Amino acid sequence: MSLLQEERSYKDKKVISIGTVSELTGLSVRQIRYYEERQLISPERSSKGTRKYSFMDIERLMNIADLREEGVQTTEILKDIRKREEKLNNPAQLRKKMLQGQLNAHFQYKHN
Amino acid sequence: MSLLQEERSYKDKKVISIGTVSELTGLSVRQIRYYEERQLISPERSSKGTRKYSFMDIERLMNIADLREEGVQTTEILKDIRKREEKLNNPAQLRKKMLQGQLNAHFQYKHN
DNA sequence: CGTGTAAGGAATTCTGACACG
DNA sequence: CGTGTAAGGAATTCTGACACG
Repeated sequence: MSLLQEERSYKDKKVISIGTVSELTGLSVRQIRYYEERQLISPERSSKGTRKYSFMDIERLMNIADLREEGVQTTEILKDIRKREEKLNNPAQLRKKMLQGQLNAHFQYKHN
Repeated sequence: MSLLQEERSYKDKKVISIGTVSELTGLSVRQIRYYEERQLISPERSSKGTRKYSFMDIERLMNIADLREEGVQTTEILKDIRKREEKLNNPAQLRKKMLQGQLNAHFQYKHN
């Protein structure tokens, strides 16, 4: 596994509990749960039912917080998110991602 | 900030609570606290005093678990860790790290 | 619509200590 | 030495609901 792939898994791994997310984002626990209800984020659940978030979720929440401050409603934010994810999976973007992966593999091999 | 540096911050950021670390490593909470007492790991404390670990800590704990299974004592493991960290900070390694950083910055700029 | 709060219960975490070996 | 456990207390998290607006 290349270094970059390994690092990416850190970003996506859901291991952070809601209190820590609250500290990191400045959002209240209530707000974080509400944004989940509106499907703006989807934490996992631990074996005992507590919510677990990733760094990716935290970034998304900070983005959400900014938009909310501008007065954007959660419904609109949801649309924005869907749009961005669509864009991220179009063919041109996928080609860029593959190229980046190859470059990284190459240079990790040569210099690490 | 380059992608690689950003990812690294995920690996080092102390945000995971001890119960999650226990699940992820298979070690008991008691064991994890004991390894801290022996200075094999150094979690941070949240505002309310709970321990917070990074992905880096988790990797180290898995390494520790392997060595303990082989019967290696914590004192020996501590020496191993000190040795490895020394090696990681010698001049040759630092040069490699800087080169890798430059390569990443270059290719992130060109292709992302 | 978005967020605060009180309610009741369950699970977590902390420390210092005793046990075993 | 390394780890389990019971003890007591403090803080966390969960859900469903009422409040305000």
